[in-house]
Amino acid sequence: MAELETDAMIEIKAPVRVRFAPSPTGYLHIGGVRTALFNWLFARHYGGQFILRIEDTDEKRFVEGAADDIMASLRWVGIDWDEGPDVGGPHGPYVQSLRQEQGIYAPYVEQLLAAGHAYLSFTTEDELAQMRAEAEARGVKAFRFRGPERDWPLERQRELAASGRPYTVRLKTPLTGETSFTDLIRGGDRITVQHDQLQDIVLIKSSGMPVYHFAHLVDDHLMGITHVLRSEEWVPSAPYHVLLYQCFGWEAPAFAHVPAILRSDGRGKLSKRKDDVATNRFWERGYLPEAMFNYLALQGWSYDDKTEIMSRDEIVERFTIDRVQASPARWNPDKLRDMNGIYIRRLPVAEVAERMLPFLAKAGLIGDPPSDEDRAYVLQLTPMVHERLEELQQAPELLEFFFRAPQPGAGGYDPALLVPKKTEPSQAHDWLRAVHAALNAVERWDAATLEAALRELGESLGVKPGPLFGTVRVAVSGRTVAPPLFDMLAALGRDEVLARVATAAAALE
RNA sequence: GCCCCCAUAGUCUAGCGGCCUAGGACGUCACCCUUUCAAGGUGAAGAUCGCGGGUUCGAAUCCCGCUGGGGGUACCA
Repeated sequence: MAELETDAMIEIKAPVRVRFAPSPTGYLHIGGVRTALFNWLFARHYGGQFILRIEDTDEKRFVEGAADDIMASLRWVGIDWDEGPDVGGPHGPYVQSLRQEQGIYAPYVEQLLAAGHAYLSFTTEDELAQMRAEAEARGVKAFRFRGPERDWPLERQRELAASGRPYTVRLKTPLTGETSFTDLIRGGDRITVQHDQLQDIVLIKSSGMPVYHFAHLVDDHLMGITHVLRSEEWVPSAPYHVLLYQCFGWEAPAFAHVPAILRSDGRGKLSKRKDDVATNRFWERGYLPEAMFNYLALQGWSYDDKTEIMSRDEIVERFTIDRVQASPARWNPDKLRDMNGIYIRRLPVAEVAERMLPFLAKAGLIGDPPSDEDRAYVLQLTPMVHERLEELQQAPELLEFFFRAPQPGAGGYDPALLVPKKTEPSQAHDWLRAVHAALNAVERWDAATLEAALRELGESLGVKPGPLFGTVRVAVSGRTVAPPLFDMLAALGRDEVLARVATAAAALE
């Protein structure tokens, strides 16, 4: 099934294996989900595998429970993985700290050391910081650290290490020449970096823990990763990775640096300070995972000049790397909202009702868990708010008055709202009395009958439907903006409606 | 500072040398529908395709420079 697909100079060799490798330092922000999604789409489109790997080599920033939270976020939008920490796989474990414990990285460090591609560096963090500060004070344009030990014989490095001096392992980067690589998204042009711009990066910290640059690369190789799709912030460090592959004598995977997502307001990358981007916040607010999936797919990728609403399957079928663009996307909450509304409207009524339940329960409008009567009532109300919903969290606000009678006056609605323009309060009062009588006399309590009755009443009173219905709307809902009046009356029931109309009339006396 | 990447309306994006008097969407505004609000429909405003040079019969599309934006510059990922 693995076909060779050729799109605009881009050849994808199957079978592909890609991965998403988050570090558990907190919740997964929505940009991370987008990067994971692109990897997932790429794998699914080409019939390959998608692997999840937890990169927890930063002991300082590790957050307990973050990995579970990240996995929950991914699952929420519908991203699953073929191999990963929880599901296992032939290349496990899929957590780097565990891999470190098993000694997986050690031989590769030795390999580099033995080949003279890396060395033990005894310069401490503090010393380095001081050197940087001094260099800056002297006006050095760019401080590129290369440890003096890079030229020592390995035995001398090892002797010093054996004496108990703490050390890191650094990559011995070439001093001259250049390294270049191609990026699938940046149109085949090679990205080139001069070696004098590099420095001897740390591969293994003094704690013995590997650093990202080293661990991810060894793991990618061991796990057979064929394509690395990652955020564009990694472009500058890609030369180090290319160099490392060369040092190991391994074939490097193809790189595709996906565009960053920029903040909706102002400048810069998406950040939790300026944007509400914690993934779990979106389900709290009532975003549908299918809408999020669709929106996120469009952050940096497009299908054509007009198609935006696409199903999961359609996106998988259409997703190709040549249609991922190089320029950054910008987070657009309005667009997401709009799209969520579209997805909500496409849902069957019963489904919307079901999805609103938790929000109504949380607001205390129905039981938690909801009773059968609660469910039935919500189902009855749903058509009235269905197309008015852009976020499920709006449901309680929109439906509140169905569960709690609005009260005129302090703490409730302003009785003045009952009085249309160019109308005296006494007139509105009389209308309400007449409405009360008319509704009381209605034989069948359904929307059509109620509408006929009130239209007739309006004619006999010589009042236009607009003002009359407006007054009734406020009396019944406590607000000027509400779902269609007669559906509301029908759902509320005769007793409740009569009571509210009477209360409103009394408020105008 | 240095290095790298990017550049079509307020925003997202189509466009890969002639089909572009630049298409679609969000947002904005108007009208229609209408008991309010939505939804839906119709339409409008909004881009000298960042600027300046080239290449070409012809450039939003290719090249160079500039400017602007973003990213990187950690014993973080």
